[in-house]
Amino acid sequence: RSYLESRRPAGLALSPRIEITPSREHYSHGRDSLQNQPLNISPRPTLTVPGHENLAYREPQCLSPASSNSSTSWQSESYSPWTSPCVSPSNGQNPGDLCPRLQSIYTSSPRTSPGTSPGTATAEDGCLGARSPSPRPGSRSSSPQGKRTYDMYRNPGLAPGHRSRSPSPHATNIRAPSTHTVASPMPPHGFASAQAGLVPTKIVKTSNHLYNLYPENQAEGNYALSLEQDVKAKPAEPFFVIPPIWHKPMVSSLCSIPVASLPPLEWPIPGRTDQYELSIEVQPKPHHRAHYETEGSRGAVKAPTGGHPMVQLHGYRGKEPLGLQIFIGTADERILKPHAFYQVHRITGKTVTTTFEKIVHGTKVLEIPLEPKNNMKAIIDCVGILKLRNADIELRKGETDVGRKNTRVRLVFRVHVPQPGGQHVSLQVASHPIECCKRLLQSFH
DNA sequence: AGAGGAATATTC
DNA sequence: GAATATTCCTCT
Repeated sequence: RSYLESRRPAGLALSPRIEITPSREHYSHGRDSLQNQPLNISPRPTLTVPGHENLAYREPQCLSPASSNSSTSWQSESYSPWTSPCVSPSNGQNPGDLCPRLQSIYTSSPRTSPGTSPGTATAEDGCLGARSPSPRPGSRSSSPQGKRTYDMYRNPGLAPGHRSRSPSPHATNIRAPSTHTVASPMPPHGFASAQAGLVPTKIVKTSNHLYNLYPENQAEGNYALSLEQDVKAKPAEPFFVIPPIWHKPMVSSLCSIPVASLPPLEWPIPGRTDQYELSIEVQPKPHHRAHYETEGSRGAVKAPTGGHPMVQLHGYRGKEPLGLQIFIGTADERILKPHAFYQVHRITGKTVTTTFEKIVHGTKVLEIPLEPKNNMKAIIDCVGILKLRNADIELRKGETDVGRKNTRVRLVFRVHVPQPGGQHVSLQVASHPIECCKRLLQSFH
């Protein structure tokens, strides 16, 4: 206080202001002079915020390994020039950096526009590895910080004892554009003609109209026919062909296809073609209690028999294992899309040890092997379900769904089967709906 | 980690 | 006040 008193005119309001605190996480890389400043002086210097409209709607917090990623990018919307110098703690150490940055540019999803902004998408769309777990909140008695209201989001000062959150490594001065424009022509087939290092400064946001452009009944046909190859896409048995465009191997993924070349997760994809069929041989139980970030895992989705769901690819004659991708989809009457309020959560220590995680346009996707030696069967024993807070998701830019009473999900499985020409056929199936609400689950018992 | 359930917070 | 959401506690 004495420090402040000595440096401001008497009577100047104290708040709101930004307090600068040292953080090993943020400054350990010695990128700038901040590290050399006497950060440990006490009391710490604070900065008064001029025109203090609170842009931040979300309390800063550390990210959990479970759901973290989507939230990482949100930070860019509430950017502050003060956070800008605090960049890139993850540079060179985030496993996501191992992955190609080719994706995410052309296929922004309707609900993840922040995540698809050029400043954030590349790191978000990557492979996940170890992340520092979020600190367990204090006990209920010690702090009312547990639940946050909208007011608290709008005014974090109302949230007592709130944790400090890592500034996004992408919180640069590049503000996430509120309206996206095209930086490069959309390829005729709708895929990225992505080249390594080609990152447009702006991106196209077409997905709000995605379903208009590709109505459910015609999507497959349009998609396939739009390819330059002579694809005879029969409406009754459409299939997807992935053009052979990639420049780097996907080292951390079973699937060697860069995400940018894969159909967006919200696109309808058939479960079978003439040649192949991806089928759910054992459906998951119709209910599963999802866990929150603040909780421990609640285990893997199980089958009614006590075992686990099982998925099999029929018709595959290749010798190479394929990657079966899994994400959490909606279960309402609308077209299937990634569920905004739930994410897959990888359960460790299960029989499926070679599981990969990556983020595709803000949706976490698990990938497990489909191996010929197992008859292309995959036991799905590593899939848990994480519940994201409604308030967090509903405040995301572009999100229109409400979380309340929106508690049914489906497991969605995808596989991309390589074709002789370097192309791929994509197949997708979704499970029966799964009720994830704890309260509703009780009626099952 | 994986459950089950109580307690507390928010929203309708 | 009821319904729903989220956090917390406890045990294995």
